[in-house]
Amino acid sequence: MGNSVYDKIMAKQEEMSKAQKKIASYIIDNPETAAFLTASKLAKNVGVGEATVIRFAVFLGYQGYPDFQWHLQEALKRKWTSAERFEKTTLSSGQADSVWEEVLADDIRNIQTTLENMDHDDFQAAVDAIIQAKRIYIVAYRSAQSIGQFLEFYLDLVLQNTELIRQADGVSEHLLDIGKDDLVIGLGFSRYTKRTIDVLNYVRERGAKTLVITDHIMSPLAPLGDIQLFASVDINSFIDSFVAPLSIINALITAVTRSEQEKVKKRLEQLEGLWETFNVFHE
Amino acid sequence: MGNSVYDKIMAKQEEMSKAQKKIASYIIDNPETAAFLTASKLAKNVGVGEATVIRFAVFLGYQGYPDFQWHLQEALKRKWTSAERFEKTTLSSGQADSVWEEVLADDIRNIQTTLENMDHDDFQAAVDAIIQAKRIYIVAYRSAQSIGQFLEFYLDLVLQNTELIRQADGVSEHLLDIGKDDLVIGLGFSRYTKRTIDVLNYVRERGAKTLVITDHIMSPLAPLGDIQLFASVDINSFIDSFVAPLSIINALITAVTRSEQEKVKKRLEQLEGLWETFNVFHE
DNA sequence: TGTATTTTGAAATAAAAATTTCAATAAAGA
DNA sequence: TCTTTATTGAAATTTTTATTTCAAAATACA
Repeated sequence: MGNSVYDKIMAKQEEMSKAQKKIASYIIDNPETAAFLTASKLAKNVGVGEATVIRFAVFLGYQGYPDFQWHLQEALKRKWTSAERFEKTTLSSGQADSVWEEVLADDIRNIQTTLENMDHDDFQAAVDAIIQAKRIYIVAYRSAQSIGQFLEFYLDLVLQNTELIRQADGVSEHLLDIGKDDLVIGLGFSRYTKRTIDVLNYVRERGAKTLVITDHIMSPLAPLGDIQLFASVDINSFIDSFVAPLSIINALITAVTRSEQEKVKKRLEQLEGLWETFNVFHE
Repeated sequence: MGNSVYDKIMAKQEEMSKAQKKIASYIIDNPETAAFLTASKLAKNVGVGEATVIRFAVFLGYQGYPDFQWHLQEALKRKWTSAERFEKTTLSSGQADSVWEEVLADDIRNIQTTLENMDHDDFQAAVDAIIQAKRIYIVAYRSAQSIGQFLEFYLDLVLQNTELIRQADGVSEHLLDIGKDDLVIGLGFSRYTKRTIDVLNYVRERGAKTLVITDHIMSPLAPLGDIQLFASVDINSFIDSFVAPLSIINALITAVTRSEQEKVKKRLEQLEGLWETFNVFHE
């Protein structure tokens, strides 16, 4: 929409040469530095010739390097004023003047609250339980299924023993032979789906270990977890925000893979070959 | 006590001549402009001679005008990073001493960065496109499918015209009769799945409108979107964090439902009856 | 594989910015 | 008021920065 330097870079990225892409990346990664640099310093930082930098400015449609630099500086000024506005919205609870400012600011607060209430030992216990589990089942229905699927995707990628229970009607056949070496991770928030509670009760009877990620200590899921992790989900909307639970899931996956570095590394190398063969990723 | 340009100006204001006081005032009133000006332009803006500006820089104790200007720029950058990082100071020690502190703090920064870079018009255009679309298709494969599913869940709940393309092999049969009144929302990050790009190219050929949510303006998805929304996904992990994209999705769903209040309210009342009948929720 | 085309950066040149000079002006002190 | 001293800005000079040139290197193409 706009006509900022970044829009121009976006529009022309296809036509860029190798060196030009390097320049573009540097500018995007270091906008607040790049705006102050002379052409020769920018060239030096990026690792290309000075002439290439000037050609890049002209290539994007500017009169020359000074013109290009002026536009970079304008973009930076705009960013600064929006940063100040943001500081106001989050700090002084002032009224946000758009839905997205309001929601994203709420989500920052959700993660902050989650951070403040997180128990160090509980988190470590959760990581240990995941690593030690023979098999892992994830229970998450309705909207929570989305983040359950994310957890399944990566845990199964690195551990190859994880499965999301997808059937909402009747207990999955895979849960029939669940045992005490297995871990069930339950995800449920606010309008707690009845089936999640039923499944957790069932697997506890069978002796499985349970980890629940929920929104409140008064949640009906809380007493069903051997380990509990709590995440805030409040936003000014008719939906709950799963941003904080997802951030906890990021942390769990990261902690697990850091503990199991050797195994994970080997596994990822194998997958890399597979992905290449089947041409899964772009470039 | 800092030793910024402003401290020096403050300390020396007694000794300043008339013209020097004018320069000082201008710099204090327009810090983000002054940092970018050449000596002659600053002189012109203030209404004094060029030489006076250079003498002012030396008077404050700098080597010359470029040195003075560099310090002005540094002060701006510091101001910027402090605005950017103010959340971190709320953390007890500053440096994270556990994985979860590190990841959740990273995710706060991801949302902040996303907030700072969000374009007001682009967001509104996205909301309008969703409301006006006849049918909505969501394209998201591999790990991104999780947040695609979340978007599908709520958009379909309130609009009843949304579908997530699940088949990863071959273009879904539902896309065959896609037309120019339809909207395709593409989600793709970092290791961009080839199929996402293929599908977006296909639907653009068929004349459908496209909205992409991706991580970077250099993303191969960016040029494929009529509207683009960008979300930061950087965390210190082998995975990308979908926290910021999910927060954007929260904002989109919230904005759409606020615009369509009447319809949504009616729809939710109907659903409430349905949920009660089938005893979906606990309590 | 060899040839045409494009891209690149070091060096030369042009342009712009910073600094110094110096005469004019303003302020301070008698 | 007049003299002395400090401050100022236009112009000259110096320094830095941007641009152009051109041969070498990389890439695309046949």
